[in-house]
Amino acid sequence: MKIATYNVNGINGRLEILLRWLKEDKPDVVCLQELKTENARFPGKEIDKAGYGAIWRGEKSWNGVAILARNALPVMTRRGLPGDPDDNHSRYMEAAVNGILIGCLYVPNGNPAPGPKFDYKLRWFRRLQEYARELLDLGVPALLVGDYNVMPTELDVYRPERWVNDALFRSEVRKAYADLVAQGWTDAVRHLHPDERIYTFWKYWRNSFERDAGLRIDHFLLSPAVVPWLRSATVRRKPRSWAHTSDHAPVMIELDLPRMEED
DNA sequence: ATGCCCTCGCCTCGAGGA
Repeated sequence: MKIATYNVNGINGRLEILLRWLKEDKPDVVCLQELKTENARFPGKEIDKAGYGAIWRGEKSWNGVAILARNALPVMTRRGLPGDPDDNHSRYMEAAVNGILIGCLYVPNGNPAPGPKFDYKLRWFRRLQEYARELLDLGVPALLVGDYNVMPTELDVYRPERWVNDALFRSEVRKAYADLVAQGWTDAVRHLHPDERIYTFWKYWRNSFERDAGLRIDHFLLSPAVVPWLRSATVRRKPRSWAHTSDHAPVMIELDLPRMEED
Protein backbone atom coordinates (compact mmCIF):
# COMPACT_ATOMS: atom_id res chain seq x y z
CA MET A 1 0.00 0.00 0.00
CA LYS A 2 1.46 3.31 -1.10
CA ILE A 3 0.55 6.42 0.88
CA ALA A 4 1.66 9.87 -0.26
CA THR A 5 1.52 13.45 0.92
CA TYR A 6 1.65 16.41 -1.44
CA ASN A 7 1.34 20.11 -0.75
CA VAL A 8 0.06 21.11 -4.19
CA ASN A 9 0.05 24.89 -3.65
CA GLY A 10 -3.29 25.43 -5.41
CA ILE A 11 -5.28 22.40 -6.57
CA ASN A 12 -6.87 24.06 -9.61
CA GLY A 13 -3.72 25.69 -10.91
CA ARG A 14 -1.90 22.38 -10.35
CA LEU A 15 -4.46 19.87 -11.58
CA GLU A 16 -2.47 18.74 -14.64
CA ILE A 17 0.64 18.22 -12.50
CA LEU A 18 -1.33 16.25 -9.92
CA LEU A 19 -2.99 13.98 -12.49
CA ARG A 20 0.32 13.37 -14.28
CA TRP A 21 1.98 12.35 -11.02
CA LEU A 22 -0.94 10.11 -9.97
CA LYS A 23 -0.60 8.29 -13.27
CA GLU A 24 3.16 7.82 -12.84
CA ASP A 25 3.32 6.76 -9.19
CA LYS A 26 -0.16 5.29 -8.67
CA PRO A 27 -0.33 5.93 -4.93
CA ASP A 28 -3.19 4.17 -3.12
CA VAL A 29 -3.84 7.04 -0.75
CA VAL A 30 -2.89 10.71 -1.14
CA CYS A 31 -3.05 13.47 1.44
CA LEU A 32 -3.18 16.89 -0.21
CA GLN A 33 -2.57 20.27 1.39
CA GLU A 34 -2.94 23.89 0.31
CA LEU A 35 -5.90 23.38 -1.98
CA LYS A 36 -6.41 27.16 -2.02
CA THR A 37 -9.95 26.83 -3.24
CA GLU A 38 -13.45 26.80 -1.85
CA ASN A 39 -15.27 23.47 -1.59
CA ALA A 40 -17.46 24.03 -4.64
CA ARG A 41 -14.45 24.55 -6.92
CA PHE A 42 -12.54 21.42 -5.92
CA PRO A 43 -11.94 19.38 -9.14
CA GLY A 44 -13.63 16.25 -7.82
CA LYS A 45 -14.85 15.11 -11.25
CA GLU A 46 -11.43 15.18 -12.87
CA ILE A 47 -9.89 13.36 -9.91
CA ASP A 48 -12.67 10.79 -10.01
CA LYS A 49 -12.04 10.30 -13.72
CA ALA A 50 -8.40 9.56 -12.87
CA GLY A 51 -9.62 6.71 -10.68
CA TYR A 52 -9.55 8.32 -7.24
CA GLY A 53 -12.31 8.85 -4.73
CA ALA A 54 -11.82 12.05 -2.76
CA ILE A 55 -12.98 13.86 0.33
CA TRP A 56 -11.94 17.45 0.88
CA ARG A 57 -12.34 20.49 3.03
CA GLY A 58 -11.45 23.73 1.32
CA GLU A 59 -11.72 27.42 1.95
CA LYS A 60 -11.39 30.42 -0.30
CA SER A 61 -7.79 31.30 -1.26
CA TRP A 62 -5.98 29.59 1.59
CA ASN A 63 -5.24 26.27 3.27
CA GLY A 64 -7.47 23.32 2.44
CA VAL A 65 -6.85 19.56 2.78
CA ALA A 66 -8.06 16.49 0.90
CA ILE A 67 -7.67 12.72 1.02
CA LEU A 68 -7.71 10.64 -2.16
CA ALA A 69 -8.00 6.86 -2.43
CA ARG A 70 -7.43 4.80 -5.58
CA ASN A 71 -10.59 2.99 -6.64
CA ALA A 72 -12.18 3.73 -3.28
CA LEU A 73 -13.91 6.45 -1.33
CA PRO A 74 -12.09 7.33 1.91
CA VAL A 75 -14.36 7.03 4.94
CA MET A 76 -14.14 10.34 6.75
CA THR A 77 -13.55 9.95 10.49
CA ARG A 78 -12.84 13.57 11.45
CA ARG A 79 -12.83 17.06 10.00
CA GLY A 80 -10.89 19.70 11.91
CA LEU A 81 -8.83 19.29 15.08
CA PRO A 82 -10.67 19.36 18.41
CA GLY A 83 -9.88 21.99 21.01
CA ASP A 84 -10.89 25.31 19.42
CA PRO A 85 -14.36 25.76 17.92
CA ASP A 86 -13.38 29.25 16.70
CA ASP A 87 -10.58 27.93 14.49
CA ASN A 88 -12.14 27.83 11.02
CA HIS A 89 -8.97 27.15 9.02
CA SER A 90 -9.17 24.01 6.87
CA ARG A 91 -6.10 22.22 8.16
CA TYR A 92 -7.08 18.74 9.31
CA MET A 93 -9.05 15.89 7.83
CA GLU A 94 -8.94 12.20 8.67
CA ALA A 95 -10.15 9.05 6.98
CA ALA A 96 -10.11 5.30 7.41
CA VAL A 97 -8.67 3.31 4.52
CA ASN A 98 -8.02 -0.43 4.72
CA GLY A 99 -8.48 -0.32 8.47
CA ILE A 100 -5.84 2.37 8.94
CA LEU A 101 -6.58 5.86 10.27
CA ILE A 102 -4.94 8.52 8.14
CA GLY A 103 -4.83 12.10 9.38
CA CYS A 104 -4.01 14.68 6.71
CA LEU A 105 -2.72 17.91 8.20
CA TYR A 106 -1.41 21.32 7.29
CA VAL A 107 0.32 23.01 10.22
CA PRO A 108 0.21 26.84 10.16
CA ASN A 109 3.30 28.51 8.73
CA GLY A 110 3.65 30.85 11.74
CA ASN A 111 5.70 33.64 10.21
CA PRO A 112 6.48 36.30 11.19
CA ALA A 113 7.80 35.10 14.53
CA PRO A 114 7.28 36.18 17.18
CA GLY A 115 3.72 37.42 16.72
CA PRO A 116 0.08 36.35 16.61
CA LYS A 117 0.61 33.96 13.69
CA PHE A 118 3.42 32.24 15.53
CA ASP A 119 1.24 31.98 18.65
CA TYR A 120 -1.50 30.40 16.52
CA LYS A 121 1.00 27.86 15.18
CA LEU A 122 2.09 26.86 18.69
CA ARG A 123 -1.52 26.63 19.86
CA TRP A 124 -2.39 24.48 16.83
CA PHE A 125 0.57 22.24 17.57
CA ARG A 126 -0.60 21.78 21.17
CA ARG A 127 -4.04 20.75 19.93
CA LEU A 128 -2.39 18.31 17.55
CA GLN A 129 -0.35 16.86 20.41
CA GLU A 130 -3.45 16.39 22.53
CA TYR A 131 -5.36 14.72 19.74
CA ALA A 132 -2.37 12.59 18.69
CA ARG A 133 -2.19 11.26 22.25
CA GLU A 134 -5.82 10.16 21.94
CA LEU A 135 -5.03 8.35 18.70
CA LEU A 136 -2.15 6.50 20.33
CA ASP A 137 -4.34 5.54 23.26
CA LEU A 138 -6.81 3.97 20.84
CA GLY A 139 -4.04 1.60 19.82
CA VAL A 140 -5.24 1.45 16.23
CA PRO A 141 -2.91 1.67 13.21
CA ALA A 142 -2.70 5.42 12.53
CA LEU A 143 -0.65 7.89 10.52
CA LEU A 144 -0.36 11.67 10.86
CA VAL A 145 0.68 12.85 7.45
CA GLY A 146 1.27 16.20 5.85
CA ASP A 147 2.98 19.56 5.77
CA TYR A 148 4.18 20.15 9.34
CA ASN A 149 5.98 23.39 8.48
CA VAL A 150 8.83 22.24 10.74
CA MET A 151 12.36 21.18 9.97
CA PRO A 152 12.93 18.78 12.88
CA THR A 153 16.76 19.01 13.00
CA GLU A 154 19.68 20.78 11.35
CA LEU A 155 20.00 17.84 8.97
CA ASP A 156 16.67 18.88 7.50
CA VAL A 157 17.76 22.36 6.39
CA TYR A 158 20.13 23.47 3.66
CA ARG A 159 21.55 26.36 5.72
CA PRO A 160 20.33 25.96 9.29
CA GLU A 161 22.05 29.11 10.56
CA ARG A 162 19.82 31.20 8.29
CA TRP A 163 16.63 29.72 9.72
CA VAL A 164 17.13 29.88 13.49
CA ASN A 165 14.64 32.73 13.94
CA ASP A 166 12.17 31.51 11.34
CA ALA A 167 8.81 30.11 12.43
CA LEU A 168 9.66 26.82 10.69
CA PHE A 169 12.81 26.25 12.69
CA ARG A 170 12.57 28.18 15.97
CA SER A 171 13.34 26.11 19.03
CA GLU A 172 9.71 26.25 20.28
CA VAL A 173 8.49 24.61 17.07
CA ARG A 174 11.24 22.01 16.90
CA LYS A 175 10.43 21.14 20.49
CA ALA A 176 6.72 20.88 19.70
CA TYR A 177 7.52 18.41 16.91
CA ALA A 178 10.01 16.47 19.08
CA ASP A 179 7.48 16.25 21.93
CA LEU A 180 4.85 14.95 19.50
CA VAL A 181 7.21 12.28 18.17
CA ALA A 182 8.23 11.38 21.74
CA GLN A 183 4.64 10.34 22.49
CA GLY A 184 5.49 7.21 20.53
CA TRP A 185 5.32 8.22 16.88
CA THR A 186 7.92 7.29 14.26
CA ASP A 187 9.10 9.75 11.60
CA ALA A 188 9.06 7.33 8.65
CA VAL A 189 11.59 9.09 6.39
CA ARG A 190 14.11 9.61 9.21
CA HIS A 191 13.55 6.09 10.53
CA LEU A 192 14.65 4.54 7.24
CA HIS A 193 17.23 7.22 6.34
CA PRO A 194 18.79 8.41 9.61
CA ASP A 195 21.80 10.26 8.19
CA GLU A 196 20.71 11.36 4.74
CA ARG A 197 20.03 14.93 3.62
CA ILE A 198 16.48 14.72 2.38
CA TYR A 199 14.33 17.67 1.37
CA THR A 200 10.67 17.92 0.43
CA PHE A 201 10.41 21.64 -0.33
CA TRP A 202 12.49 24.04 -2.37
CA LYS A 203 11.75 27.75 -2.82
CA TYR A 204 10.88 28.91 -6.28
CA TRP A 205 13.66 31.49 -5.99
CA ARG A 206 17.29 31.31 -7.05
CA ASN A 207 17.18 27.85 -8.59
CA SER A 208 16.96 26.29 -5.18
CA PHE A 209 15.71 22.96 -6.53
CA GLU A 210 18.57 22.71 -9.02
CA ARG A 211 21.02 23.54 -6.22
CA ASP A 212 19.16 21.20 -3.83
CA ALA A 213 18.87 24.04 -1.33
CA GLY A 214 15.73 22.79 0.36
CA LEU A 215 13.90 21.94 3.55
CA ARG A 216 12.35 18.74 4.91
CA ILE A 217 8.95 19.82 6.23
CA ASP A 218 6.50 17.18 4.91
CA HIS A 219 6.41 14.24 7.29
CA PHE A 220 4.84 10.86 7.99
CA LEU A 221 4.35 9.99 11.65
CA LEU A 222 3.48 6.34 12.20
CA SER A 223 1.81 4.85 15.26
CA PRO A 224 3.63 1.81 16.72
CA ALA A 225 1.31 -0.67 15.03
CA VAL A 226 2.30 0.67 11.58
CA VAL A 227 6.09 0.74 12.02
CA PRO A 228 6.67 -3.00 11.36
CA TRP A 229 4.87 -2.62 8.02
CA LEU A 230 7.09 0.22 6.76
CA ARG A 231 8.94 -0.88 3.61
CA SER A 232 10.16 2.37 2.02
CA ALA A 233 9.94 6.15 2.23
CA THR A 234 10.96 8.35 -0.69
CA VAL A 235 10.67 11.90 -1.94
CA ARG A 236 9.25 11.93 -5.47
CA ARG A 237 11.56 14.59 -6.88
CA LYS A 238 10.52 14.28 -10.50
CA PRO A 239 7.24 16.21 -10.28
CA ARG A 240 9.12 19.06 -8.59
CA SER A 241 11.18 19.43 -11.81
CA TRP A 242 8.13 19.87 -14.04
CA ALA A 243 7.12 23.31 -15.32
CA HIS A 244 4.48 25.23 -13.32
CA THR A 245 4.84 22.81 -10.43
CA SER A 246 4.36 23.12 -6.68
CA ASP A 247 7.24 24.23 -4.48
CA HIS A 248 6.83 20.94 -2.58
CA ALA A 249 7.53 17.44 -3.90
CA PRO A 250 5.25 14.51 -3.15
CA VAL A 251 6.57 12.18 -0.45
CA MET A 252 5.54 8.54 -0.48
CA ILE A 253 5.81 5.56 1.83
CA GLU A 254 5.13 1.91 1.11
CA LEU A 255 3.52 -0.32 3.72
CA ASP A 256 3.43 -4.10 3.62
CA LEU A 257 0.09 -4.73 5.26
CA PRO A 258 -0.30 -8.05 7.04
CA ARG A 259 -2.66 -10.49 5.36
CA MET A 260 -6.21 -10.04 6.58
CA GLU A 261 -7.25 -12.65 9.12
CA GLU A 262 -9.23 -15.42 7.54
CA ASP A 263 -12.53 -16.40 9.11
C1' DA B 1 18.22 43.27 6.71
C1' DT B 2 15.57 42.30 2.56
C1' DG B 3 14.36 40.52 -1.90
C1' DC B 4 14.35 36.76 -4.72
C1' DC B 5 9.19 33.61 -6.99
C1' DC B 6 4.65 32.00 -7.04
C1' DT B 7 -0.41 31.51 -5.62
C1' DC B 8 -5.03 33.55 -5.37
C1' DG B 9 -8.38 37.27 -5.64
C1' DC B 10 -11.19 40.76 -9.03
C1' DC B 11 -7.21 42.02 -9.35
C1' DT B 12 -2.09 44.48 -12.75
C1' DC B 13 -1.05 45.18 -6.62
C1' DG B 14 -1.58 43.00 -2.03
C1' DA B 15 -1.41 39.21 1.21
C1' DG B 16 0.54 34.98 2.23
C1' DG B 17 3.62 31.45 1.70
C1' DA B 18 8.28 29.16 3.79
